[in-house]
Amino acid sequence: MTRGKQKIEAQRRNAERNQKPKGSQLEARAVALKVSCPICKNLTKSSKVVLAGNVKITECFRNGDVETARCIFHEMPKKNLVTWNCMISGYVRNNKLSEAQEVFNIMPKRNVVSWSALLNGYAKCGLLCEAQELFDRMPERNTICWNSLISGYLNHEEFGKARECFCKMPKRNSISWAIMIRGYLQQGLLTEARELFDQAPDKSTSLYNALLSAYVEWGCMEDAHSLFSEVPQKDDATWTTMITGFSRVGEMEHARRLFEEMPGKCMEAYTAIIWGYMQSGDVKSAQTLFDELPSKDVVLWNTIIGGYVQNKMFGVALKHFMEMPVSDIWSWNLILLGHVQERDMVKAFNFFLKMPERDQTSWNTIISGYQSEEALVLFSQMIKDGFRPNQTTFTTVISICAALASLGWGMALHSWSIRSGYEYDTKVRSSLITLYAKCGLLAEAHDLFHSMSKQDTIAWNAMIVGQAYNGCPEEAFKLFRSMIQFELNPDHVTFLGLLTACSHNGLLWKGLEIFSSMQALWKLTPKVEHYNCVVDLLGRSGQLKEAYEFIRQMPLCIPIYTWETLLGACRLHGNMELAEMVARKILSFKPSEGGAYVALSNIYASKGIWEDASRTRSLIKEHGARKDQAYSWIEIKGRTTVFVCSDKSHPQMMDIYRELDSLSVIMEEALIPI
DNA sequence: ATAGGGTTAG
Repeated sequence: MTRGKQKIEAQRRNAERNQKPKGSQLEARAVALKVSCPICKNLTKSSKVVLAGNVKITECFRNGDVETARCIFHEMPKKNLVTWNCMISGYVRNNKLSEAQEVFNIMPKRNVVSWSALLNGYAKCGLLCEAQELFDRMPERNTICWNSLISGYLNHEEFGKARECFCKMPKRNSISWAIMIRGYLQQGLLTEARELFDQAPDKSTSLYNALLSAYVEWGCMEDAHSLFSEVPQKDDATWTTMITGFSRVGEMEHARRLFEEMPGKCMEAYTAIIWGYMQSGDVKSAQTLFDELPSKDVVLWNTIIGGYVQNKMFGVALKHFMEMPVSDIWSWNLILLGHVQERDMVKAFNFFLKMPERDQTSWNTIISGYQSEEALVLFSQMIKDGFRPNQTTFTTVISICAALASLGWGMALHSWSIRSGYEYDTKVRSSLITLYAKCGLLAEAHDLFHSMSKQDTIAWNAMIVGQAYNGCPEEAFKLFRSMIQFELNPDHVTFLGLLTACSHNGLLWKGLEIFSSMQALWKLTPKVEHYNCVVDLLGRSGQLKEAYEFIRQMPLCIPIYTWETLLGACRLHGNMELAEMVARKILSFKPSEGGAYVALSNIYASKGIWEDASRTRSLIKEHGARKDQAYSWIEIKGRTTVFVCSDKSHPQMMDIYRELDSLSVIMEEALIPI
C-alpha cells in the first residue's frame, strides 16, 4: 500500500518534470521547424506510446485485470491527462474507490472528466454525501456530472434528491431524461414515468422498451399494448417484451398473434412464447414451436426442460436433458428439481453428487427436498463448502424448521438471517412467522407480522395458517377479513389455511362454504391439497360416505394420501367396511404401503376380530411391505428427545409416563364429541 | 483507436 503510494508519488513528480514545460517547448519548436526534426519525431512517437498504453490500461480494467493495468501505468515512461483519467475510471469500474481517490489526489492536472469519473465512483458506491460535496467543489460542471449525481441518488433510494437535481439542472440531454424515467419506473411510479416520458424530447427504442417492461411487470397489458403500437422503431426486445407480457398474464392468443406478426423472429421471442405455453400447460404448442427451430441455445433448452418439470412431466424433461448438446448449471438444477418433485430423494441426491458444479440454487433445491433433519445436516454441509445462505436458503430451511417444530435451529437461523441482511425481507419474515406460530409462540409471530413495513399475501397467509394450527379458527377468519380489507388477493395458500382452520376445529359447514367460495367468489381452482382438506373435514366429522363420494367426484387425479386421509377417518369412527375397501384401494395402487395394512389390522383388532387382524399383519411380510416406525419429538434447550411408541429407554421415563397419564386425563375431560 | 452519464430482452 505504502509502496504503491510511493511509486505513484514518484511518477507524479516525473510527470510534472517531464510533461508541462518540455511539452510546450517541443510544440513550439515543432511548429517552428516544421516536420522531420528528430525531436518532433520523438514527440509523435512518444504520444503514440502513451496512447497505446492508455488503450491497454482501459482494456485491462474492462477485463477486471486491475494488477496488469496498474503495472502498465507504473511502467509507462510518459503519461498524459487521459492516462490518469483512465486509472480513475478503471478503479471505479472495479470497485476500487480508495485507489481511484488516491489517483485523483496525486494527479498533476485535472479536467472535468477526472472530477466526474470520481463523482461517478462515489455515486455508484452510495457515498452520496461525498458525491454531493465533490459536485459542489467542482470547478466546472456539465450535463454528464449532473447525470452521474442523479443516477447515484436514484440507485440508492434518494428519489426526492434525484428529482430535485433533475429540476435544477441547467441543461438536460436524452440521457438525463432516460435516467430519470427509469428512476420513476424503478419506484413503480408508472403514471409519473409516463408523464415524463411524454415530455422527453427524444426517446430511444431502449427507453420505450424500459417503459414497456414496466407495464408488463405490473401486468398493465392494455397500456403496454397501446404504447407498443407507438414505438417507431421496434426491435427484437420490443416484440419479445410484449410476447412475454401476454404470456405472463396467460393471454396466449394475444401472445401467439404478436409472435406471428413479428418479422424475423429471434430466439428470445421463441423462448418467450414457449415459456408462455408451458406456463399455461399447453405443452404441445410449446413442443411444436421448439421443434420448428433448427438451432437452439441453452436458454431455450432450459425453458423447455423447466416447462416439463413444472408440468410434472419429468420423464420428458429428462429426455430433453439427455438430448441437449450443451447443458449448463441451470439445466442441471432443473433436473435436480425434477427429482425432488418426484419425491425420489435417493435419485435426487445421487444426481446432486454427479453435478459438474453446484451453485447456491443447487444447494437450496436439494435441501428443500428433505422434510427432516437431513435438510439441516445438508445446510451445515453447504456452509462448510463455502456457500452463504441467500433469501431462498433462509426461507427453505426456516420452513423445514417450522415443519419440524425445531425452535432451536429456527431461532439460530432467525438471528443469522438478520446478520445476513434479511431482517426486513418479507419472504424470510413470513417463514419465521410460520415457525414461531408452529412452535406455539404466537406473540412472537404477531410481533414479526406487525413490525413489517408492508404485509403481503405471503405474510398474511403465514399468520392465517399459524392461527389455524393453534386452534384459533376465529382469529384466522378475522385475519382473512382484514386481508381483504387491505385489498390483498387471497391465493391457494390462504384457502389452505382457512380450510385447515376448519378441519382442525370441526367446523364442517364453514369449511364447505369456504371451499365453494374459493372458486365461485375468488376464481381460484382448488388443488389436490384443498380437496384433501375437505375429505379430512368430512371424515373427521363422521361424514364418511360423503367423504367417499366427494373423492370419487374429484376432477383431479386422486393421490394416495387422499385415500389415506379417508382411511384415518374410518379408523376414528370405526367404520370397518369402508376402511377395508379404502385400504384395499390403497394397496392396489401401492402394495408396499405398510401403513394401510397396519391400519386395517388395527381396525380388525379394535373390533375384536383377531383372526383377520393377524391375517392382515402376515400380509405385510408377504408383500415385503414395511411401515416406518412413527415417532414424535420435542426440542428443549437445543436437545431433541424422540418418543417412540412403548419406548422405555429414557432416563426420565417414569416422569414422562406420569405426565402423559395426567395429560390423558385432561384430554379425556376436554373431549368434545364430534 | 484511449478517459466521465444509461441501455444488456428470455
